[in-house]
Amino acid sequence: MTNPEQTQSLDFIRRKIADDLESGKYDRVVTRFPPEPNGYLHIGHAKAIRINYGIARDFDGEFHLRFDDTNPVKEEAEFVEAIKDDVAWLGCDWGEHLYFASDCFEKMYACAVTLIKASLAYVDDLPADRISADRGTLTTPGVESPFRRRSVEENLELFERMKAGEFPDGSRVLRAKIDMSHPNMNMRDPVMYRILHAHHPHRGEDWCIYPMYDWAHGIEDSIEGVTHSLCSLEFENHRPLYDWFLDRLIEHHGEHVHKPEQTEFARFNLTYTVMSKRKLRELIEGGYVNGWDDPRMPTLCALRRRGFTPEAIGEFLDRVGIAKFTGTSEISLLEHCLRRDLNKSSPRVMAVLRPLKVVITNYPEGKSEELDAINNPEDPSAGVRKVPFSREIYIERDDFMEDPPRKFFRLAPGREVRLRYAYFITCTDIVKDDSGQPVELHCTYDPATRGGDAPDGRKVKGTLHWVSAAHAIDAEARLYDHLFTREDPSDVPEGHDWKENLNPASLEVLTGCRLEPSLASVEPGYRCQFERLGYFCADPDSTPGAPVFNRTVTLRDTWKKMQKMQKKQ
RNA sequence: UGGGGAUUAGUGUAACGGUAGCACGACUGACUCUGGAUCAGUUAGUAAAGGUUCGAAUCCUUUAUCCCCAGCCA
Repeated sequence: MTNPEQTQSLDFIRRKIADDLESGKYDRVVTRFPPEPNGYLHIGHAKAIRINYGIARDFDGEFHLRFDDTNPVKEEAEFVEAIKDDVAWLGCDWGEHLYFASDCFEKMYACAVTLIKASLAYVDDLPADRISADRGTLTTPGVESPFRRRSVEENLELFERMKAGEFPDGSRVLRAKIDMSHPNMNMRDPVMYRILHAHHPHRGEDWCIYPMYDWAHGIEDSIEGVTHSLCSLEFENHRPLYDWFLDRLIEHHGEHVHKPEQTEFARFNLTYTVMSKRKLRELIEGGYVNGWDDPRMPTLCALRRRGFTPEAIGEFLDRVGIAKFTGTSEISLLEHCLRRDLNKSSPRVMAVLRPLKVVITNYPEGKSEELDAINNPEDPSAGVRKVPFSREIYIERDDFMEDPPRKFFRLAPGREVRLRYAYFITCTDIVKDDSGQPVELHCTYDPATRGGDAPDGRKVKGTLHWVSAAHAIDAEARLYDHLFTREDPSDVPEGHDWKENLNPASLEVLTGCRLEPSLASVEPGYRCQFERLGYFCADPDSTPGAPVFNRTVTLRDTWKKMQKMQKKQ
């Protein structure tokens, strides 16, 4: 943050941090991303990661990755590794700062004892439903528990026995003693500890009482030296409690207690998808998608598999910005960032998804030659490669029309087009099947146009990609489209289900695709552009000799857009 | 009839009492051996009503709409 011009348009959090630094409130910046290891991360989480990591980076601070593992019944060790993979993939480096909330359990316990001794916490024997009922409602105050006035000694002893495992699950809790008629429900004697005789993925059987989020989170932040505890808007109501716990500890806990500060920002929604864990799970369990890494999902593992780059996601998130309004970002912005990144980095290659055979009747039988193709017009250093050409080739079925409409610049009877990097060809004959569908075209070529330029200066309107039939590799392509047909999938009439908005064409699997031979042995994760079609990425389902490509995103396609417009009219 | 937040072009986000700007989208056009990319241009906004002020998106009042909160989840 040394560039003064940037201070003109800092987001509200960075501005506040800059102020805190200037006023001396804090002398450094420490942020953290605190996921609960109970599921896979999606692009919404990526925003929180990006904000926390980006701010630490911009202010030369520290970024911590901390697993908020305070609920053993919901958490699994498997998710810890998956989350680490995703955060690292995004390029957010936590360095040495990998933490587990559960490593603080001893200190949290000691802090709880402090509050009990200060008569600010008590053991409550009421059952859960009674505690819930006694909490009151949004508009009516709660009533105090009969156990609220227990002596410090009794509370100390009971809490000790809770920890020792003497009581069954649910039989008692430790609650903070605040105010049962507080207008903020979170302040009505919130539960600090519950009894859970469960195996903890990180702590094993060490504990049978587990801290609640509100109690644990501030202590974790404090212990790690977090300065700015950034979280999403729904925790705004929890901030008074966050502060209350920390302030009471500062008063009563003896040793110095560091006080971080919580600031909330808005999550975001993305058009044409859903982000809630519940809905994502429903899609999987209902078989609408094939798991958490199905490339149609908004999860990070899915986006990775589909071919998204962390750079594109990062740029998207930066452009979405930070504010306190929960809006809906357009997926077209994400796609824009993706194409921008992929355009400059992806090698170009020719692939025919829906092949139509073309026989070049005046090209010598048995002959083949190698033509020069540019690997990436956006990056001269990517060099050139050789592409084989022969008498029989495949072109895209969509690139031929027997009876073309106006503005169709591709191949048609009697029309001349360019084969990219090869020759001009002219269509002379159509071979059709019984139903009248073209199954093969006969064309002639002009040997003088080798390489794609006509020495006489004549122009063609269209350039087609192609693959030599004899040299082609067979492949599968998976074409993805938006998961839902509506911008807001939850926008359904009364009595209808949001899943009715699922896009039936969100996945189209194409087999028998023909690729140029340079793609013979690519590793899963390999990204390239199929010229004129889109960006593709080799899927882990690929096997030697049988590659599978995911379409990451199409190229912008003005011809398809024109067709759509015409259909509408 | 409780408390806490929010509201600027279609979307997201700036402007912090002094010219309402940027990006994406959409639409035109130019160029092109990818109907890609690139380039040029057009489009469109301060939720409403009052008030303070020389001057208001910004400060005040009222209204409207939306989001969050009654887990021993996070």
